[in-house]
Amino acid sequence: MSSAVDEGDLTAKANIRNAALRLFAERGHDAVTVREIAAAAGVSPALVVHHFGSKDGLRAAVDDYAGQAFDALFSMDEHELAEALTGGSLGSVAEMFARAFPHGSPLPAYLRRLLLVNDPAGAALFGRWYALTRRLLDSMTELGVARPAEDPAVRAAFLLVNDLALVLLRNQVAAAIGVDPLTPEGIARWAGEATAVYTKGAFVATPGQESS
Amino acid sequence: MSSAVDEGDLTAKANIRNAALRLFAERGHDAVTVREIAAAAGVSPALVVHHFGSKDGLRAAVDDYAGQAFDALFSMDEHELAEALTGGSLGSVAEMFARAFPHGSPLPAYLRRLLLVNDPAGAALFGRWYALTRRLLDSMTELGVARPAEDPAVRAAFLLVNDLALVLLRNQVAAAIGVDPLTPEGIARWAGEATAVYTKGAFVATPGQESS
DNA sequence: ACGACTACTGAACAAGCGTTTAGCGTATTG
DNA sequence: CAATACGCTAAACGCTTGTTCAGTAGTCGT
Repeated sequence: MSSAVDEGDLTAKANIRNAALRLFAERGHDAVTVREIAAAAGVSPALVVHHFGSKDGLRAAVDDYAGQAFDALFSMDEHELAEALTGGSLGSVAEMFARAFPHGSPLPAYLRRLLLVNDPAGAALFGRWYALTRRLLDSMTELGVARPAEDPAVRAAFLLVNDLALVLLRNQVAAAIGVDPLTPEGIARWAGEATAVYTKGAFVATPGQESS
Repeated sequence: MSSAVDEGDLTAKANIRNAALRLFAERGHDAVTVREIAAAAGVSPALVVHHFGSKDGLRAAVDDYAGQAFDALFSMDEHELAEALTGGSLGSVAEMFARAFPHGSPLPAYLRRLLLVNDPAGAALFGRWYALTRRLLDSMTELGVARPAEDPAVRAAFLLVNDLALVLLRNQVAAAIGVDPLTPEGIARWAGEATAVYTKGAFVATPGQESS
């Protein structure tokens, strides 16, 4: 009777939202049916509509919930990161991500969907993070921690995109290097190489090579 | 009657495949109906099934077609790249991509779908590219063009993933920096910063900072 | 005690889906 | 000149989808 995973003692509405979040993250919005979500939450399909108006309403609620979770992650770290970077190990979006979300959380996968389906929610999220990255990079340059960039707008995008790529291609990376890069061991190995490349470079400059 | 875009004088089968490729790339497999594909190709829905057996058969054919296009891109460049890197500007996957596919080609977007939907075709593609990247990086290290990595497996993944990220997040990057990074101007700006970071580094090493 | 309200369900609905079927016209083949 | 095969279509089939409807059980304020 109860094939559902009752997450603690949450309300049915919260259970539906959580089930939808996980299923949407795993398989995409279109591939998941209202009946599946209802079954995963242990309720009837009609209750889903009763609480959220429609499947699109549920989708919007999930987008909102996930967006809040992501923003909370970064707003709490704006000061923290500012000193983390002047101090010891330089943090990355991917590192923060892995640390903030416990293993098995559907949120990284949901972020992937948000950024890949070209919906406004994903675009807005990226825009906010890009602005944050630019601000951070400017501060770091002033502090002398970051080398000045010839094209700051592109450099900020370059660094942000590189970090997000790890989240987006997590599964493929895991298959390639044999470790899930969003687990503690994976983070350590990844951060090691990222730090090395970002401080010492990866290639040797060849003569007569300039950006054209 | 002919709302279709007859691409030259191709056969109806090829027209269907091309229409499906474009629609799949734009909106994802599940969000596109057989009727839409048929309408885009200017044929009846039944003909789609007649030629490809089923919608999944069409999807497999499109996957195959796109996979061949991607592999051709890289197999033709294995030698070419080997000398390109020892010589002048160091190429990137994204650069090759942008140069190989004319503006407006659906293939970059289709690659995005392949890599983000966790289907075997995308995983296989990534695996092949990862192997290629590792080989290339080893050669470059031997030649003294690349700095030796402490963790070569991770470094290869890091560099590959960073390149792919530009393709995956193309739209968001375009919105952020104001230029589509897969156009000639965009490539130039992006390559400039990428080269700078990869040769000179982006951050200044701080004392007592080591991986882990 | 009683109506009102909320959480919730089983059954059904119309619409859209992928697919099937029967058949059209036009070639190619013996 | 029949016969077979191919490219192609209109119409319909069965199924699944999101959603609606009518109604049940429990709770709350009066």
